[in-house]
Amino acid sequence: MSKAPPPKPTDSELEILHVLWQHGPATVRAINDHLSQRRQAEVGYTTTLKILQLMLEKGLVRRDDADRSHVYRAAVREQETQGLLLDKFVDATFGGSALKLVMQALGSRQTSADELAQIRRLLNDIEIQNSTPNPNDDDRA
Amino acid sequence: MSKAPPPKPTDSELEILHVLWQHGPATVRAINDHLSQRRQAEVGYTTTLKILQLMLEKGLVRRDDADRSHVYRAAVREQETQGLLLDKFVDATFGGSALKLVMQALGSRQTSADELAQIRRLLNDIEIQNSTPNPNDDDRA
DNA sequence: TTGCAACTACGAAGCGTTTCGTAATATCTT
DNA sequence: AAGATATTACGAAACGCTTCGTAGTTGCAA
Repeated sequence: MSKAPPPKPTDSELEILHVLWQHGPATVRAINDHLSQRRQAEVGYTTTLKILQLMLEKGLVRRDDADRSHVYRAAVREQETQGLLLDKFVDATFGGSALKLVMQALGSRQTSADELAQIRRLLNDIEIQNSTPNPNDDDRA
Repeated sequence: MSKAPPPKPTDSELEILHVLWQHGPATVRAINDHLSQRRQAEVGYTTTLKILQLMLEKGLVRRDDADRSHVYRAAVREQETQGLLLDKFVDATFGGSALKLVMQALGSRQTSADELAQIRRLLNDIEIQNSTPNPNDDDRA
């Protein structure tokens, strides 16, 4: 039995996670300042506080309440969270086909030569990995 | 002044759009049957009806109410809708970087050799297009 | 023609998310 | 010490989405 994994963050929660991923642990005040800057309008302080409290219950963040101003930090990793959200999105929007998603992302969009080169490099890596399987794969958990 | 474009469909609405895109115009009964088959549980008939009525108001579908059983059809194109949703998703989850999205989609996922080849072909097309711009681009709508 | 079955329209409840007001508490300043 | 300021906790309102019950209507069959 393992503990329930953190649920999919909502849009607001994701926005806060971005701040925490980018700037590291922060107080409600600091997070709220970042959010207000990102958006058009000012964000209510207690709104940010409330969301953080809910995120704490959900296990999306942890907090250090040693000081009066509690310090929050992300409890989920950026890549894992993005991967989770991506899975749901691919299922809902592209019927589970990651290929369609990639085609759409690259096709109907301005992509720089540099970015294309990066993708090519990634494709090469993947194909090498596929054609020369690691004989020690059995050891992996 | 142009009419307001159809808004971003919700999850349920998107599910219905998938049915319409795949099978063409259909009655509420037919759509509801498809949905019930897709999901675990049975979907209430009036639930599907209600969502379709809301979609009609939003301009996501049109309907032919000549017969007693109204026939609904998609009023938005699949690619455009997916593109719209993709844009929002990239902004919210990957900070607007389509590259990060593609890397994540290809990186942490099992992708077949055939799919990789298709992506390579697409990359080639894009690069050709970038290096030899069509002088008649102005003619395009 | 009468009654049953299917369909549409509509209202409302339930739920999660977001937002904010208010009260209680702690810290700082003078 | 007293008052001002910042912070936390909590409740609730507002909103959108989803679901369903019910009423009214239409068509079909016996």
